[in-house]
Amino acid sequence: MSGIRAKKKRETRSAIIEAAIRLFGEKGFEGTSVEDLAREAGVGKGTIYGYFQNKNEIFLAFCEEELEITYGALHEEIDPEARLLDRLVALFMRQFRFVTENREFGRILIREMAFPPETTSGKSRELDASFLEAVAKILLKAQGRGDLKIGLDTFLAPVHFYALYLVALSGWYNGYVENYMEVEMSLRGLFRQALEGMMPPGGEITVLGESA
Amino acid sequence: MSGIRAKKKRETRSAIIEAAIRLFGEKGFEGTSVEDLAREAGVGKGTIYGYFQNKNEIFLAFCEEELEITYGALHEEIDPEARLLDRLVALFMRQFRFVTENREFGRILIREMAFPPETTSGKSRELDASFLEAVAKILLKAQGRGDLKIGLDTFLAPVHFYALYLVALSGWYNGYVENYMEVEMSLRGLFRQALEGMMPPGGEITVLGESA
DNA sequence: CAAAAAACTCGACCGCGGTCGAAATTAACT
DNA sequence: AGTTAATTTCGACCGCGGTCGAGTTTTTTG
Repeated sequence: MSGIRAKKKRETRSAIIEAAIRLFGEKGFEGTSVEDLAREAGVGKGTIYGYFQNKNEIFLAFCEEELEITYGALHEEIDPEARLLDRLVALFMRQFRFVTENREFGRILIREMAFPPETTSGKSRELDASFLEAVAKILLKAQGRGDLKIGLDTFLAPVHFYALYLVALSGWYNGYVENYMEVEMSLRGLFRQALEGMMPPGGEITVLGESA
Repeated sequence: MSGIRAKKKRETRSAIIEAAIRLFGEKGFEGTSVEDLAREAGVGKGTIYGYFQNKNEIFLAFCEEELEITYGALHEEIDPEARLLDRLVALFMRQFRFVTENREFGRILIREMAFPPETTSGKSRELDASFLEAVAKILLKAQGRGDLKIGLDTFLAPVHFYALYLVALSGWYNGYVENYMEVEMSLRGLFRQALEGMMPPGGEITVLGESA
């Protein structure tokens, strides 16, 4: 019955995460060995694997600790009077800055979140779900205002912007864009394209291409 | 002067790639150790690192071998009479199928290409550049036909579709979509959204949102 | 051709992430 | 209490990716 066990487990778990916050912050993810973490947390190396499946999961837990604070109130801090495009750019740039604050950190995070291996638990999914919600809120508000079309798919639309954000990140890690100003410009360009569409004025998507 | 050296280098290099094709195909990327590769290629382990910076680069070389054949003629094989949307979907689904044919293969490839570590050479960039070109060709043709607006940014537009493809892949690896039919549906939905835009009929993007 | 310089090869070696079973701790039962 | 069962801890151990420098082979030089 006694909760001694459960309590200790909780304590150990957070001790590991505390250690991760300290050491990842100091020496980075790859610069910190699991043994380092174990020593810092005051447990044996093997013990860590009773709490996390692998090193990446510790990293995700570490991220959660930092991210979930941010996510909830995220969309509220974006000036609600601004134009939709600006709000979206602001939201995503904020996220972008946070994620790339530490280059290595961001790369690992996005890799794990976007293309997780089978072994990773659903943690990553929860993370971007909550972010997508923030986007959805902005879009819904804009829709209420008449700034977005009515039939808009409420699931696909946030995903759409998320996709553009992803590709901007990819550009960052591929060296195509090198500073936040450039990132913001391409993000804005892409978002604008998404909002405006690519069809010619009066064009109809169901029209068959003919002229060969 | 004598090309003995250069020749041998070329031979060794391709011996390694041959070994990679054989072993990665048999036992997968993670199931194949660098020592395995070395043995199969008939060289010492250290030698491999004279030809590739790390194991992932061998993988990229392996991919190139398989991909570049595909890329060049890729867009030509897509029915040029089909509607733009269908052509794009066909092109990207083809790529999608190829990449995810082996799940692990695809994950590593896309991780390395989209979010490469600093140590990776520019190989990954060349790969998606050639793919983006294939997309651009399709778009240009459509533009010539009047199916796309004139002012379309010729760089951003292909990137836009690539982004949607990326997010579809991400959905695949996160388990949101589980078979090719679902992938194709979401891809089509996203592409359609990109083409049509999200604005209400007659809406103007420069309009300020007001109504608070 | 000889000898020095440069380029290349190799496997012992290192540190890491992750495993495993013996030891220790806690819970349950009489 | 004592005894047994269940859980948890731990570090020696394994295989891996990657490094290093001694040794080999090719190229350049005089």
